[in-house]
Amino acid sequence: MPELPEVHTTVEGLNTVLPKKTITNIWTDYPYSVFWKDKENIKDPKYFKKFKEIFVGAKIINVSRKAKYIIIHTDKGHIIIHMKMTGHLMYGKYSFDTKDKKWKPTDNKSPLADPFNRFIHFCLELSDSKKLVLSDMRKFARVFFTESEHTDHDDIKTLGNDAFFETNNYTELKEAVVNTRSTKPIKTSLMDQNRIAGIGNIYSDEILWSAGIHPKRNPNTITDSEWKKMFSAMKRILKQSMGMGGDSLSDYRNVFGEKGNFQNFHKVYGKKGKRCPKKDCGGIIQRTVIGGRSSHYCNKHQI
DNA sequence: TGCAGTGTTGCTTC
DNA sequence: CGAAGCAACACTGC
Repeated sequence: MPELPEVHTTVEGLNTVLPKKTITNIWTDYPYSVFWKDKENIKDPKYFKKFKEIFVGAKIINVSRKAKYIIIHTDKGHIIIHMKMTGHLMYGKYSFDTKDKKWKPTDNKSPLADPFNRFIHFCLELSDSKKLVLSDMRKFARVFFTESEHTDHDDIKTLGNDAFFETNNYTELKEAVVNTRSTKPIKTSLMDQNRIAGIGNIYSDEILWSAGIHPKRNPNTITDSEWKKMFSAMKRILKQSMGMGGDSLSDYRNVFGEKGNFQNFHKVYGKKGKRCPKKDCGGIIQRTVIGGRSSHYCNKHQI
């Protein structure tokens, strides 16, 4: 479920193990990789061949992120990974059994009991003999690469400011999200990565609950005092979740296979029919669909 | 058994 | 340009 805090947690983990290591091989059974985003088939194996030509032998400098995009910086260029819905990057947790051509957990637990090994579709082999694997059940994840500045990549350059690192006060949030030509509800606008980047379905519901704003509100009607509340809720909630290693409501794991804790602190997401946890509120959490996404809110204090 | 629902995003159509 | 709907894929749960 990677949204900003989960991607942040993944990048923190990668930075403890990847820098100064060399990529010794690259493996895939599902060639995601693309040279540039274009009209061509992104699964064309010719891109993967090119990818290997450039990056086998590359030395990793460090890892950063912009919104939900992970960027592995090397001396040959940048590898850009988006985990989408079910992607997980894990380091040193799996080895490839060349005999029966299957991925096995390195802790010797039963491969049958492992929830991720069946879905490993991409791997960077490193000079410490460990493997960085991408497990991705639904195959929505994407791996891009570029030899130029990563900020020039088509997928990165259209992103709005990062919700945590690049949004510093309520005015910046308001200016990023408000678009007078658009009537999109506030929830949809908060999740529009080209306006403000990093917020997905869970955190948009949690932020709006905390700020007392109905997810269907037209952003143009939101007052400055409400933007202030939304800004501080956004910062506080993202920081809180990063502090607990992200949200493992579904199947998120960090690069060492460990769960986060934020799923235990949801106020609204997935709480349909429950009493609103806001003190003395007495509302009931509703579920509806906004912009095609499942949305949760309190029917009393979110206006 | 069958189908709605799932954290994300891009493309097509209007 | 913008909105809506669907597509990518595979599994879970009602």
